[in-house]
Amino acid sequence: MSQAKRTTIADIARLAGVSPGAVSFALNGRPGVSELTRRRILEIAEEHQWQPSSAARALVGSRAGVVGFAVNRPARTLGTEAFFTDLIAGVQSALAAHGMALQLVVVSSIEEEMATYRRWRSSNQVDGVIVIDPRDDDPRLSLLGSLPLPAVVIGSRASVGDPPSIWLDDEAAAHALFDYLAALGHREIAYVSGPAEFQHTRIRTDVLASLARRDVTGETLVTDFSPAAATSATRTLLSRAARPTAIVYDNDVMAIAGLRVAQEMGVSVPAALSVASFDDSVVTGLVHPSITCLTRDTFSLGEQAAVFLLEMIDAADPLPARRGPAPTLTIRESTSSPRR
Amino acid sequence: MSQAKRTTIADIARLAGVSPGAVSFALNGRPGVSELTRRRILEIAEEHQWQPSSAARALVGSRAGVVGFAVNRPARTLGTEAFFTDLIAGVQSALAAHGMALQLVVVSSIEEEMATYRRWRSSNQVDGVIVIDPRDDDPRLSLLGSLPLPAVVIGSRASVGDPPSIWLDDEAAAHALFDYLAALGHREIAYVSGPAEFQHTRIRTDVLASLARRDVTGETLVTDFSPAAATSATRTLLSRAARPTAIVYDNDVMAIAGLRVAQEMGVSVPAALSVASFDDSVVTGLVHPSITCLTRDTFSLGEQAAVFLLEMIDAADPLPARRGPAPTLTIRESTSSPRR
DNA sequence: CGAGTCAACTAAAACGATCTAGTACGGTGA
DNA sequence: TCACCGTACTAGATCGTTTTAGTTGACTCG
Repeated sequence: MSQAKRTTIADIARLAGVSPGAVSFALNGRPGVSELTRRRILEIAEEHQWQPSSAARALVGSRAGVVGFAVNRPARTLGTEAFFTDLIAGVQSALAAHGMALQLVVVSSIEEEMATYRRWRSSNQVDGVIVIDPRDDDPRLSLLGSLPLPAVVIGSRASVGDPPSIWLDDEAAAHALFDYLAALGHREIAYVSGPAEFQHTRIRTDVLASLARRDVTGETLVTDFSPAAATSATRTLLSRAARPTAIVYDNDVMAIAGLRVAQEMGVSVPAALSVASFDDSVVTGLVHPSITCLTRDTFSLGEQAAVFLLEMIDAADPLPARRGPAPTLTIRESTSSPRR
Repeated sequence: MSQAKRTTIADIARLAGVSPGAVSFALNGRPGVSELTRRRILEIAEEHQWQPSSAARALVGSRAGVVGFAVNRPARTLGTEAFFTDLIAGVQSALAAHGMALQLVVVSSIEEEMATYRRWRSSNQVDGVIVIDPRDDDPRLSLLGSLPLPAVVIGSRASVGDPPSIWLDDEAAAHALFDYLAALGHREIAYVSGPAEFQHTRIRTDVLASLARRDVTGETLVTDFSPAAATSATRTLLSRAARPTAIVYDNDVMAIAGLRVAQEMGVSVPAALSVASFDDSVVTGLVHPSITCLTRDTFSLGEQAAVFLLEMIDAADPLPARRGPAPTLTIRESTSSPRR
């Protein structure tokens, strides 16, 4: 019925007629055994389906085989953020290819997040961590900079003293979208953003403001990312005498909510109003009209972050920041020149 | 700079003037120490912020503090399934409340999934697992039945010999939706389903077929859950001379894709066609027209599954199957009586 | 008063790997 | 022949916890 006892290094040592230490050397490709014995040991290990015990490894302070991801977002919203879920999927995919696992924990404050990192570090539970949503003067980053725990930050710009980052050029991306709308002839553009403490929100706001020199009036409405907030922001905008001719939303769900408001109020999209989103997802291409989006390959961003982290774990020295996949503009039905 | 050495049970034992064993007893609420010493030990542990080393615990064969979740779905689609992501969020939320972590791994076959369970079991990496998508004669379930590894199955019906399940009454749910459409007057209903090997797909197909006695003609079109497949299935259905007056989709994304096809083909929803989905998500309420859905509180399903699993881990004996949150029918704009 | 019981502890093994210090042995050069 | 070196190993400590088998000492009971 029950499984036989697990095969340990000691078993293999006995079978091969060597000491456990020698087996460990052989299995880890370390010098200290002859090529001949190494092969013999490897063969026996293979034959008896030896699997390393990650608990034992973690205990003695070497690899845990796990990458940690502490997410500081309300658990309820985790599922609705396309960015987040795609990211996890991508991370997973790269980790799985290297036989590593992902430890996911939801925390509810920055303090808790930092406590998690400390705990992980001190008990050797994870080999490295992935950090998202960097802020200005982020205490998490200083902590991770001092803790000997490999970390990759997924952010908006190359970091300097902090742990290395995979960064998306949010400024270029914001320009791609806003410049396109300006080129179409829009002169009044509204931006329905997320909370202001996120770097990417600030960058986008700044880029929009900078369009003033092209005679574009930009306005930012801050929300909490929720569809309800997007709905009410859109109602406000469309109720004005002087409506904007284009509204850009921070994510796909808000854009869809905004689109609905326009339809309810009889504002035809794209004839009377162009709509666009900074986040793509399956549904943006399926709604009617489909929504112009900045398409970021979040899945491969996750993959790249994971690969980067694995390299850092191996390297031990800090590696230089790396640029993530470039976002591209996906033009769909929801944008056009404003009617005169 | 770097953190001091971690506080171990031995440190506390020294400070309290007792042996490490006694500290272990005290910390785990086991008999063997007086109430007085227990309190003293607890106090010292608290003061020095002792944290158990999960590696050491896992090594000696007790709790790992981790719950495993092996997902056998293509990583790319993970992020797009609202069901899946909501479920994870719910599981996470309940686990976090108990200080447990979630280990998530993506596998690509049933064999790999089973190998993962064996590995987890033999190296004590997880304390229990959550299993989704049960099939008929599922080898995973027999494996988990024989492996001493607590498991909770999230499925369509109460299981018998297999590991206990949290089950959703899919039959009642399917009736709720199909009966409602029949009551509205629909006599030709199409069901765009997922792959036939899933239990819930089978159950829904059967329920629809059973409506024949109410003069309802039901037809099932099998897809792979992808929006593209839903698009083409819908085109086929709407191109017929005798169209169905209602189409029900297995999930939210497919329903949105179907809705778009109807709009493209000039079939007005709900006047000429009613549309409904077996899966709800944020967007179904935001698109125009909003889509009638069977709303299942997937988040709390995840929570309940996690709580159930934690109880099983504590109990060690198998517990009876448990009924999950009841799905409710959310009527929105996309359904109405068929026009004559 | 002695045997027996019980509570409250201790000592030490166990888990499975890694890693350091040491040893045996063959070969080399003087 | 001896000192010396490098290679290929071994022995044993180590990580932090749990757990089993004792060992005390106080108390009870006949």
